[in-house]
Amino acid sequence: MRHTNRETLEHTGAVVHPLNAEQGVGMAIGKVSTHSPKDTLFWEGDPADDVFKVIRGTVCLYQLLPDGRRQVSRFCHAGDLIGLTATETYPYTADALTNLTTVRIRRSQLDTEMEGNPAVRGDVLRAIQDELNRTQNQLLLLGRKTAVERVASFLSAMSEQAMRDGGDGRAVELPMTRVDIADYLGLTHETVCRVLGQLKRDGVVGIPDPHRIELRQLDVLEDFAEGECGIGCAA
Amino acid sequence: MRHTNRETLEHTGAVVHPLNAEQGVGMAIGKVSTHSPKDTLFWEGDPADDVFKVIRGTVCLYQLLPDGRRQVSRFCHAGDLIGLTATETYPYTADALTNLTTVRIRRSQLDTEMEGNPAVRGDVLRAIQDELNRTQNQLLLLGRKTAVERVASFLSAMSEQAMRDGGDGRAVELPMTRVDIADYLGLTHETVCRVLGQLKRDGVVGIPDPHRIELRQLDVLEDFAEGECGIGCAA
DNA sequence: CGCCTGGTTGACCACTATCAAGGTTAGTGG
DNA sequence: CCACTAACCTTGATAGTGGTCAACCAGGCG
Repeated sequence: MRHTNRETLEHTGAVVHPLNAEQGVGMAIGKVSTHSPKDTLFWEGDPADDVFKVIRGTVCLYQLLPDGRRQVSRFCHAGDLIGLTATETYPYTADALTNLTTVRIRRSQLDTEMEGNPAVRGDVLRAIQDELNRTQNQLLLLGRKTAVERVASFLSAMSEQAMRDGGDGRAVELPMTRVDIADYLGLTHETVCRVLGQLKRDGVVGIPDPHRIELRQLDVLEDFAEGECGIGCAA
Repeated sequence: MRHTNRETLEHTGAVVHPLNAEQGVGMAIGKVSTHSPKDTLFWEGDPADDVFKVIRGTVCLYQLLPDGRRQVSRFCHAGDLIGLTATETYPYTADALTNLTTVRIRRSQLDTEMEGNPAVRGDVLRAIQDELNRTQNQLLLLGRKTAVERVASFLSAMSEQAMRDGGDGRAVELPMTRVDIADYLGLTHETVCRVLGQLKRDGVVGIPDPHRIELRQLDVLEDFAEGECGIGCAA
């Protein structure tokens, strides 16, 4: 078990009152579990018997190619549901990035609950539709955006997440490594570093330490993110 | 209205008995609509008041960036549901690629139907989960696969589609243009052409005409698709 | 105190995009 | 019937974005 700066981040950022995250799906039928950084909740290919609801901390979902190339499909934060799939087995691996609290819900029990409880049905349906929407936006990012646009999109999204967690959206804490970010954005960690360095030099962001980014010009980042400034726009 | 080879393709390929495609969602509550190639079913940003079920033909879903860069998120075939979203407006545009028959279902009516009919609920949930799964695989493709791997993945998927439609999976018909394919795979149409040309020269595929591909070595394509042969593997 | 993980930066290069030209086919109008 | 046009497709030459390889730094932990 590691107690590094990730531990700190987890406490200073993303404060979620347990009652909020525990409302809705899994409130009464799940079992609380905790995990340490780098723990794997489940592997791609494991029988998909459980659904997890994140209470506190961050989870990283990813797929691998045989030669080790990795694509992170999502970072999950408090309130997110993990493992909702129609397949027999999980289609991705789920790793804890921080100390993590989840509610683990038996798949079979969730199905029963959904059958009888329209509110749970609605929650689950909305969660999946929301995930699908975000994933489609990620397709646009991976298929058509430049490196700067990808990083700007990521920072904008993290800013929104920070606001949802009660922050002002100007200070963002990154529980994940540069490699995690790169594997999420379809880049290499070197490119992520270079783009962050460029944004810092341009005064768009401040980087007091590698896991803490100040968004000095959020409007500029959002323009970059939407491709508003032309391809390869450097300033 | 155009009557080009697309028209032909639509009749020779993907033969679906109407009763099959009309089973399940929308069977009783929808209204049959027809569209011609290049018709737009709806634009990104339109109020998401209808869900469409494809009965016959192919639909192309895509998002655009302000400068015109396009990402195709999905090609829809007989049986697919289009427009299931939790958002107020459609998050993508839907264009007909061929002559098209759909069942149009009022969103409000589908919601009512789902409330009272567990079978419809199950169909819709499974449809969305299936779409999410495919989309996540597409993330891996766009984020981490090479041009050859992308094209091979696409051809493999089209082969599976052809088998679902009753073919042997060795002959694939492509109702979409090279630009559509490129915008789906995150490439340019020139790169798609070059990769297809290379596969043809290597004897992996035959291309009797631009919209008809013979998959001569499906096993090789599938190995390429999964990245089994190393990056940049040319033979 | 030294190792190991993660981060940063530089030099170089390759994959794929861009730019350009020419070919093919279907539909159109003389 | 046959040029003419407009998409669409294909291939070549060149260039650029981001990848690869490498070196070095910083911090945490054994």
